Amino acid sequence: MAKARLQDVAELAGVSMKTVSNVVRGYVHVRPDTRARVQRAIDDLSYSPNASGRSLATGRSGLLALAFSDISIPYYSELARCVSTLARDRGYRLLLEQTDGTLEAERAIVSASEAGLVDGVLFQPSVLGSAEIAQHRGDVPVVLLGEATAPISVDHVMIDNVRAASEVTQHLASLGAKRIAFVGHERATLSPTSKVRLAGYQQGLEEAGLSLDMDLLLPSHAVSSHDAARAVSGAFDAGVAFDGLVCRDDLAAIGALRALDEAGVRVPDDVVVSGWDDVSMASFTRPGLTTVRPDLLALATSALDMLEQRIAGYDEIGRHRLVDFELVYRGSAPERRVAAG
Amino acid sequence: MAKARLQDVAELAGVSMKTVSNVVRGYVHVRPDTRARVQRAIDDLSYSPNASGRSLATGRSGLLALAFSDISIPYYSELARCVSTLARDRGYRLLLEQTDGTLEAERAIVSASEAGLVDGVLFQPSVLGSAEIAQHRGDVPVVLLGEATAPISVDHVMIDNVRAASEVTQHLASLGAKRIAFVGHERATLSPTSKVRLAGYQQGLEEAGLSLDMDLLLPSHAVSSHDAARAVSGAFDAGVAFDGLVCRDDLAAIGALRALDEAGVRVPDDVVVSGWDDVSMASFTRPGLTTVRPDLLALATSALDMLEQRIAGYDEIGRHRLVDFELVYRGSAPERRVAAG
DNA sequence: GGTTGTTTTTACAGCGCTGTAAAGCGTCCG
DNA sequence: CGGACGCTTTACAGCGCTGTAAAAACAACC
Repeated sequence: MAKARLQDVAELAGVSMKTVSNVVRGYVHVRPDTRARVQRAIDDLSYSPNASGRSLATGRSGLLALAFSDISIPYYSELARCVSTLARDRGYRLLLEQTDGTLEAERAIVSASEAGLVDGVLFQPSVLGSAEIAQHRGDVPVVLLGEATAPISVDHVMIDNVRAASEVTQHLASLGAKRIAFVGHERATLSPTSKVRLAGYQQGLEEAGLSLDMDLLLPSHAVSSHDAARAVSGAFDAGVAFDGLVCRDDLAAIGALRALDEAGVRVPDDVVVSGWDDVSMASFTRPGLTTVRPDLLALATSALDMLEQRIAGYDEIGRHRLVDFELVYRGSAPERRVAAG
Repeated sequence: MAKARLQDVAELAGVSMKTVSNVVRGYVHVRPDTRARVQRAIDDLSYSPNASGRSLATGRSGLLALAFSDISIPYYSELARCVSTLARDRGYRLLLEQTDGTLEAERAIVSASEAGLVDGVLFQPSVLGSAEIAQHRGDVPVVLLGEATAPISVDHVMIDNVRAASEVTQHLASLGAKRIAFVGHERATLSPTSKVRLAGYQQGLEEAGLSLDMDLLLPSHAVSSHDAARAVSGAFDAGVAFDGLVCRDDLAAIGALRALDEAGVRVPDDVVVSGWDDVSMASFTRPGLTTVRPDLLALATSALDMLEQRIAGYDEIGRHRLVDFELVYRGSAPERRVAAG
């Protein structure tokens, strides 16, 4: 009984298929009595429209892909929540694509091996270079999220990472930190994210009148608290002295806090620490985490706006937008230096 | 140039559409030279198959829906990662459906307002009762995840929550806790999750020879660290004495740890604490969180197995499977009581 | 009553693909 | 050399829906 088709409804109601279609889709010019009759037939047959048929006929699926490396990373899951909610308001559902940060999977995202599935793609690349992104098949609209260097041809939204990193670095310096380390970038090839944040870190050091010390770059194996903790305790064991930590992301910062705690270092008294993303956990570390909070809502809104325009046919050069961020001050690097306890 | 169809490829290669289709899908019985010719045509036109057309013709979309309340809750995002990875190995992609724990959205999940979009649904209900789930339209196979009381007609996987809660409660008791509170269930109507865990908590108390004290039930407004922290500090302020906390989930436990820390209570010396889920953050709290770790891989595998069988036509009564869990011991309630510091 | 204009309904093609059934073709064997 | 068999390929219908264009029904007006 599950298989009622438009045709079946039409026959039962004694109208044409198209009229049923019109009723289903809420078309205005249907006489009330016709509409009622059709509706009854729909209910009787418990008809539900077939998405494949519809999308084949219309060329639209109502699906957007959301692609990034790993949904279990809190920043991405919070981003996904935000995008998913906003997308639903606009009548779209989300297809989740995890790339695990592999080149292969990221290539697959932009090469659109399958047409007609999604109407558009929101993509935060981790490793794919702008050159490869640029030659993506124009079949399906793409908007890029995040720090990757985007080709001019493609829409792109991010926050001003360099400025944010510079500001947060200067903030740590303003609290008296002289030897500020950077934690959590990749050991070998830098991700675009690490690259821009490191650039801002360096700029912030300069503005604060501090010099860059390569010993204070503490790379981590992966984006995880675990590896960041190892990096920090490793530096500690190696006798590297520091009194400030700019962490690549909150996950790294959480690992760093843990490592510092185990080493008996007090935060913020001995070392001040900052994170990045303001994931929900950042307010539950002890002390709370001072962090860069991107305006996620603006990011997602802007991205969806541009994507919808592309879907609607907009076909100009790529737009590159910056959205706001703010520094959130918590105990790990308070707004004003508290008297040391 | 984006719009090559099967027909176009067929013409260019001088074969029938069906042969092109066979090549695309890797059908075995195609002569090598034919295959090569077709492949060249595919490349020349940079043809990519249209998913809507295919799924209309085959009745399969290769999509599964994964539905739960909120992807930004770490347990769900870790579950999503796991399911997504396993699903991809089986040739499926994931559609993300957030219900926000609303009745309306959960109804929409099981009522299948749209047919043909997904081949199956994995659904962890938060509020929908088994009665309503039972009368779901049989159009699309559903497998239930988690603690909700599932109708016998529908497949279901979970861990033995009652036993797990009982064990963890007994563990806290074995560490000497006499007044063990439960933190993080809903204030008004209990979610199925809270219900079974509370039941296990009560059972665990009994087995440990402790009695249930209603004052030691500390409900929280929402599933969040924030509200759990408020519940705990509220109890504290109200003069409720406790020396153990069984938390409904890790998020609650993280909030509880924070509240205890602010109140100057030492963990595990003064109060022992347990969480639930073993989210990745659970090993980065200080102290680390003793918690119930469900075998996520087994859960997801089992769920996908059953779903695939349903998709393949299996049509018997619902299967109800339990997967393993284990207690992970960390500092918040160590395996053996350490000498008080 | 005829004319014009508007609203409502319809027939039909076709979106892009695959399943079916059957035809074509080459090979092997008696 | 004919027939049987297995491998390849094809024609065609149809999956369920919507856009188009045009017909039908109705309303308004002279």
